[in-house]
Amino acid sequence: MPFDLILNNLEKHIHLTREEQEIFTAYLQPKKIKRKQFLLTYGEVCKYSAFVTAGCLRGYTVDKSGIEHVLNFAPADWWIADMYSLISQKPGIQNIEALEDTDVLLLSKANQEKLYTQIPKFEHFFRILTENSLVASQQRLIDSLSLTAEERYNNFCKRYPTLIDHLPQKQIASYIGVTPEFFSRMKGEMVRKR
Amino acid sequence: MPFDLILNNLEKHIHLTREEQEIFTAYLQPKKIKRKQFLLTYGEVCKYSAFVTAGCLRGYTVDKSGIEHVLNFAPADWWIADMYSLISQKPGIQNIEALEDTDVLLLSKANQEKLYTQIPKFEHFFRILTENSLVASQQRLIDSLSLTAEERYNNFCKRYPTLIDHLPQKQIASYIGVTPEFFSRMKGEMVRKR
DNA sequence: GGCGGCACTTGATGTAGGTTAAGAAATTAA
DNA sequence: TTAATTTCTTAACCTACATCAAGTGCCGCC
Repeated sequence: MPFDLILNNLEKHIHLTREEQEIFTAYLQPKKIKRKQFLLTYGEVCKYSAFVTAGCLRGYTVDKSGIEHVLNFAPADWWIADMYSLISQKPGIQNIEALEDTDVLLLSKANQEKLYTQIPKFEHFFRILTENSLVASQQRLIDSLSLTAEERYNNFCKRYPTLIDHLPQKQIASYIGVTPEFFSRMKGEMVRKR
Repeated sequence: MPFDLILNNLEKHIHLTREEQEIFTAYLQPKKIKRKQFLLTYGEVCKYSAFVTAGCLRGYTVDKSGIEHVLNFAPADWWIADMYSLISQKPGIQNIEALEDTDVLLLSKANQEKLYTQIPKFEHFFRILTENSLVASQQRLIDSLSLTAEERYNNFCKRYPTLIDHLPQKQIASYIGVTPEFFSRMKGEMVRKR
């Protein structure tokens, strides 16, 4: 069943009847994104929340000197969107790109809002999802203010153990907020230490 | 009316009937916090969302070398809590302190959850509130990754014009993520430039 | 099967911001 | 009002990380 993963994901916080499941899945729009293709690019208005069923996406911004900053990775079973743009419906600041061939289910903003009124449980679900994102985002801010690059890397390894091996290490460098060169050196030093 | 401010705050996103307003305000617990007193301290479980009606609070963490990092300021008309602890009901990581004599209205987690089921509009309200916090938090992360201290200071001035004058500048330094010494030097250089 | 490009490494040098310290100015307390 | 604290400034020196540059390994592609 193509919807098993997403229905299970919902089930973590809310319980749906058969009927509600059908209403929900009817709103979803499957889409395939090839490696290096984009789900969303800078300046576009974000019209969908995306749920990854296979593969992996990355959301990132590009600063004015051209450096990319990875905001989040979204492997299977994760939601992703440019929240700023999705909420405000203004041109967004994120690029969302596939790191490998990826399958997503799209839920349009309009459909998402229909769900809120039709099935209030969805408002509950997305409130909790957003709360968890907020806590993660705050924690990452705290980490970036108070930890060294090496400590941030160790945290990353703990939090995303599955991602580490099959992610080019310049992506990890970008996520923890250092250059690929420094990251490479740092890894070397970490090995030498133990 | 002591509840005018908070009812107006709600009105930005949801409309309540007289009756609903009364149910809501009955759940609130007014509290006064003297300057330098704490609403919450590190290691405590956060049991309330707080709405500031007068004065100003700051939420901050202390890292392992004893440096304070301001996560947010909450002047009048703002909500504040240690979201990590409030959600998980585990010991928190934030201190929330009054920068001046401050009045808050406390909404306990239990009452907040009662509101969600009694008056679903509250789930809507807090979802939106949380979404906005998430966007702000993400933007701050992006800023801390891609802007210089000077640019972050300029952003701060734009976003919190009212706070600047009546906030000790070491608090601003902590918020933008530099030492008070560097902040002082930077300000000097900024004046010299123009 | 060779080659064009990308990911990674390594080295030399540069810089934003930190640390330490000590004095001046401003607030608070009494 | 004065004493006590806290905040702010200035200066010399330090460090984590960036930048630039050159070289190596590797994988996909005509």
